[in-house]
Amino acid sequence: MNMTALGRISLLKAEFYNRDPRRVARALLGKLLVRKTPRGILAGRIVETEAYLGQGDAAAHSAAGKTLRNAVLFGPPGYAYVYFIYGNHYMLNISGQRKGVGEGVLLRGLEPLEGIEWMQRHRHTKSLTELSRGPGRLAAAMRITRSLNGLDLCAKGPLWLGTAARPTGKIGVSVRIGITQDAHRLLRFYERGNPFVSGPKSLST
DNA sequence: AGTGCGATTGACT
DNA sequence: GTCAATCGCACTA
Repeated sequence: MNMTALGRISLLKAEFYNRDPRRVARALLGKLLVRKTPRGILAGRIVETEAYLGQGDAAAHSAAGKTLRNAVLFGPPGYAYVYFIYGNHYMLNISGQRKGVGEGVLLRGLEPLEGIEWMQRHRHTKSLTELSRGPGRLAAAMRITRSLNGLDLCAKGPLWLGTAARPTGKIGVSVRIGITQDAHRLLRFYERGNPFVSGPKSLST
């Protein structure tokens, strides 16, 4: 992929994110995540997502109400909610639905397309398959930290999303990974068989 | 001011 | 397959 091709990709607008997060999570599969850094462009295809609901979902960060940390989830749709966890990892979410409702979608897997050498440096590995498989790795590869929390993703700034680079394969659905509350809900979506989908094999094929 | 724990990863058996 | 590391945040006092 080159700059010309990136230029032709159309930006996902707020309306895309302004609906049920389950629909958004599914629709995000195959979409392009683009990161503009001073060093150059990083980009990849989204292959795994999880939806977190605003009401009745105990696993969502918003479940206990609005706080300083999760405030972005309660804001308008299409904004980056980036948080730090386990003392090591950043995770990228996109705020969903209307203002006042704490919903969002977690990005868990990315198929690298552009800037792979930079991603390898960010991840301190030469491996391709481990580059952006899993939410923490995805964020590290794309150099996403808390400094991007609250960023409007519906403008072509340092981070934005674009229309599909190519059609999406078969979509799988499963329970969400790594949560204890509301663990039975089928709110994880992924492209079946894609090597950049995280989790056990039983949840990736 | 102290406590408990988490939407994970990487190293190791 | 198991398991410890690591620290910001929310909550209690």
